[in-house]
Amino acid sequence: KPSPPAQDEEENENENMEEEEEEEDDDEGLHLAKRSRMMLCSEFASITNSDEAVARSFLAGSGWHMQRALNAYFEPPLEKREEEEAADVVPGTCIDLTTDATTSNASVDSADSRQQEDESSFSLITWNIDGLDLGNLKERARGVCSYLTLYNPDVVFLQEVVPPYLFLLQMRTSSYTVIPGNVDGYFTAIMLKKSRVKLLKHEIIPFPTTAMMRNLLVVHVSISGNELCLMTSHLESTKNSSTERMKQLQIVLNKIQKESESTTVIFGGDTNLRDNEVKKLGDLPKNISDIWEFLGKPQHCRYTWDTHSNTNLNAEYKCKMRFDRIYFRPAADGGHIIPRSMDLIGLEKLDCGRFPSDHWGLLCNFDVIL
Amino acid sequence: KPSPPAQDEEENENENMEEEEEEEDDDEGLHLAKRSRMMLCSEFASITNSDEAVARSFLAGSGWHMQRALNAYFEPPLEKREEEEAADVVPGTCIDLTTDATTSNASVDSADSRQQEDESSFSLITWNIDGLDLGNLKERARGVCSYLTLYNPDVVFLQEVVPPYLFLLQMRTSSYTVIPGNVDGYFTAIMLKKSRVKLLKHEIIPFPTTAMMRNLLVVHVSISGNELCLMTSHLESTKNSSTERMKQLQIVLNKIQKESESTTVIFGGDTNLRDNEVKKLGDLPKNISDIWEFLGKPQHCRYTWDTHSNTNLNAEYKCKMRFDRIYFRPAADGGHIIPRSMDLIGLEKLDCGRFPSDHWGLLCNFDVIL
DNA sequence: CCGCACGAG
DNA sequence: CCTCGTGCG
Ligand SMILES: [Mg+2]
Ligand SMILES: [Mg+2]
Repeated sequence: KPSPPAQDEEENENENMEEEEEEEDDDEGLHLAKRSRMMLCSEFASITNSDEAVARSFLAGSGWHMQRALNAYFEPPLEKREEEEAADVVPGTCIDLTTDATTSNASVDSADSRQQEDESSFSLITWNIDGLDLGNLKERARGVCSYLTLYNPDVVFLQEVVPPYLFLLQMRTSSYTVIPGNVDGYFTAIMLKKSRVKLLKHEIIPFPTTAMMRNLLVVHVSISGNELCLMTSHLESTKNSSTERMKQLQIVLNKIQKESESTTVIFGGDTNLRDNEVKKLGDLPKNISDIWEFLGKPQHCRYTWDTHSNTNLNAEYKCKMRFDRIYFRPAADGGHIIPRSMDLIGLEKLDCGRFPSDHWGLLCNFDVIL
Repeated sequence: KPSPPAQDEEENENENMEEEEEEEDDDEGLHLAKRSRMMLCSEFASITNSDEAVARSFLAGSGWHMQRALNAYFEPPLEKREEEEAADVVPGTCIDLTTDATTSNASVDSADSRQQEDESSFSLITWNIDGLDLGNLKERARGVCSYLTLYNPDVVFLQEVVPPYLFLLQMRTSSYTVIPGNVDGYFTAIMLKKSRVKLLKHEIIPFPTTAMMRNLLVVHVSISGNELCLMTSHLESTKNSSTERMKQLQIVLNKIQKESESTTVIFGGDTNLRDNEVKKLGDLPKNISDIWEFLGKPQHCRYTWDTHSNTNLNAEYKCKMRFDRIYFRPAADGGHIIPRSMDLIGLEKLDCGRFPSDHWGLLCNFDVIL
């Protein structure tokens, strides 16, 4: 049931509070402060049944006061507002965000981007929507929904979804079946367009050593007569977790290889991968391709996380990474589904002056050979 | 002319001084403090003609007060003591440390370790003697000299020698010719047993981008009629300097390959290498072998730096690394000089309760085919 | 959710 | 001269 604490000005206030506390301590104040942060995180994680990353996020956002952090976690303001708003609409009604007066989509040119509803192509979006950043989260979620309506993809992979965000998604995109990868904390979700994608079964593969509650979400579907296995994940974050992330990637690759040869497998998500990590694992198996590489490494959609173009993090440093990736394992008889193009989405600022997420989304189109 | 500031209790005092200063600063005190440390290091290094690592060591040990750090640098207590002591002995006299009453060598069993003085073998020691740690440095240096007397190697490679240590070496081991790799700061040295090794020429190869004043010291010698090229270095320290270290290793390997085919080349030293760094450079050329690997990776002499067995650093953490390595390139006609055995030395605590260095030394024996 | 510098253990 | 956590830009 969490949604993280507000950012911006509050961070400075938190720092001040922290310093005040430390000044009250004796010589070893710094030691104690550092140790107690770890202790607080453990305690918070066990109370909320969440993980280190969530605990740190809420505690840091509450000046490392346990009670304030717990209040923030168990009383998420976004969810409340969404619930109130939901009470005003007829349950089950599909709200089209493109007609929502509160949504800014004027700057998005929808004339030539809307996908054809034909059987000869298939489209997929993967997007880490940064649900852990509470700032303008509702407006940002509406922005994401606008892009979904605009591009009308057959399948959507989301990462860093939090419960209130999931609730909003389910309210506003009822033409999709939403399969979440977990019930609390933050998690992934797969959205399947009801009119075209038939869900056969789904499974959740745990990452046994994750410190961040990450897992692999798998759905088996059929679409236009093709059998597909779709997978998403949010692999362990940060450079320091390289070893754990590589273990997780190996689990993903093993799972892909275990799928029936008659099935096309598509994995997409926020991999947090660095190229050298893939190389250390001996590169991808021959039959699995990184679609961005398969398409000739198109530069326009290389970096999916870029603090230069994307100001959501207010970062003074400049850094860009290709964190979000899509892998493709063709069915053994080959040729039924072929990657055709890839583009970044979410590049427009919303009315609040922020982007929908600190990640760009990836839109990928495939040709379907009938 | 340096020797670093005292460790232990003084470090805590320094922390206190530092905190006082920062409390006097305004909001940006921490920013200024961090920037000024870099500036202070640059200034210190340029005044003393030393490098960043030495500058940081002295400045941190003097509470980041420039004048105190410069005083500590230019008035090393060890050197003074050594000079006074040297005045009591007849210049040029060889002092045999094994008969020195102040030296603890009772625990070293010299019965079966003393090398045969024959033409059919050749022995070499490489050892980072940690001259940057001033604590008990004189006693530790005597300990090193005891080991040299005990094993009586034909060649010695030393790293982290500081001027007063060099002075002591020259006083106490006059049966060796000592060729230092630099004149100030800390540096490598090659010692050649006068009775057996004839120095032909020596050269110093700079590492153009080192931030730690590192270089490659090369001597050409003849020994029992064999032409040898001997090289030592102390490659850039710390995991973070991996890139620079790999550049330096490449320079070393290039230099080895450029030597005449009729010459046997032996490189030894504190490489600070991680195995994956060697692999990244495409492993060693086929004709160059890592002697430890050549001998079948004997586990008893694998780790030359080990904070579990070696307590000199007072480190609570446990970590062991194979930093010190010996490479061997046979002469083209082959078979004249063959590595036979390798052992760790310096494993005994001295009277002060510390080891001669935080590194173990490596003793390597070769068969000489006449 | 970057890279670097720093201090603690 | 290790690893980790932290704070900064
Ligand atoms: Mg994120
Ligand atoms: Mg050292």
